[in-house]
Amino acid sequence: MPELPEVEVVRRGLHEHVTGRTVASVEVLHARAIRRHLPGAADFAVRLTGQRMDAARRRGKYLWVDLSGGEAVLAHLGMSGQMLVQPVGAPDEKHLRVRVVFEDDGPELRFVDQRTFGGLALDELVEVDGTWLPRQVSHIARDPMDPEFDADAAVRALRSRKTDVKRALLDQTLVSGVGNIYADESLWRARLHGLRPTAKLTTAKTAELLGHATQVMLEALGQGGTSFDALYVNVNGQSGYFDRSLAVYGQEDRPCARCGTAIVREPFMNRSSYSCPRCQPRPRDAKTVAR
DNA sequence: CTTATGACCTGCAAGC
DNA sequence: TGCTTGCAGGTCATAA
Repeated sequence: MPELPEVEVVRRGLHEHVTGRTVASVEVLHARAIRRHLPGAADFAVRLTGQRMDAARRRGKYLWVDLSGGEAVLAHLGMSGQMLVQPVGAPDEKHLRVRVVFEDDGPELRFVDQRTFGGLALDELVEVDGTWLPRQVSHIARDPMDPEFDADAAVRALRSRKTDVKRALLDQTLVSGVGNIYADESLWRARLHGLRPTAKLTTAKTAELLGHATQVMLEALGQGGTSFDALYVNVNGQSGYFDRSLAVYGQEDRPCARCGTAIVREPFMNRSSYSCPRCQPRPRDAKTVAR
């Protein structure tokens, strides 16, 4: 569910609310939420307890909080994960998976996740290309908000992938942070159909597309992210409102803002792609999708 | 090595 | 009303 802007909103909230606080206790209510912490729930709770939380960081859709002991607590929100800062004693959310209580008796940190695709883990930091990252994040490419993001290198990586442009854009090892919403929005801005093969895109067009992806994510961040329902919220439970600014995602049958043609939805990898059939013509050799 | 395809979950809305 | 089907912001292991 959450893409770079939504995860960044959560990161900022965490940075504000947990930095400098020491963990008093940890409760894991659903084992699947810490499945990427291989030593298990008990180990997760014991090792996190007593640690002070420092800076909250992010790469792509992963976020983590540095711990005083030198490790980090890593989080991925998956499709439906939330990090909430809630007063002690507030009623448990239906899908509460992990609770972190602090020594200062202030608000607790809760990981809530309906679909359990997300999760938390304790991970060691490793240095990759001059940046310290949790080991589980070491394969994720820099995202466009990273000060050391190399746009030229990212364009080269995208073009070298032998696939369709939307698949490349969603590949987190080439450029991170872009998901289904912002992929469709940037393809619309670039007037490209997602099934266009990367091999036939010029360097300039690919750079333009990447620029649109960066821009649309910045705009979404300025609006607090995109949410269609209560599944995406910031640490205080509030929704962003970039959904009002979406040009194509979820806009089936509504008129294209550029040409008025009805936006179409097409199946894509067990999900959907939205595009303007006039501004973003399908490549002729694209396989027609059944159903 | 690269690339494509399901599997992993719960809940909601639409259609019959 | 109740059942079934399809769909949802993502990633990963596995297969080819």
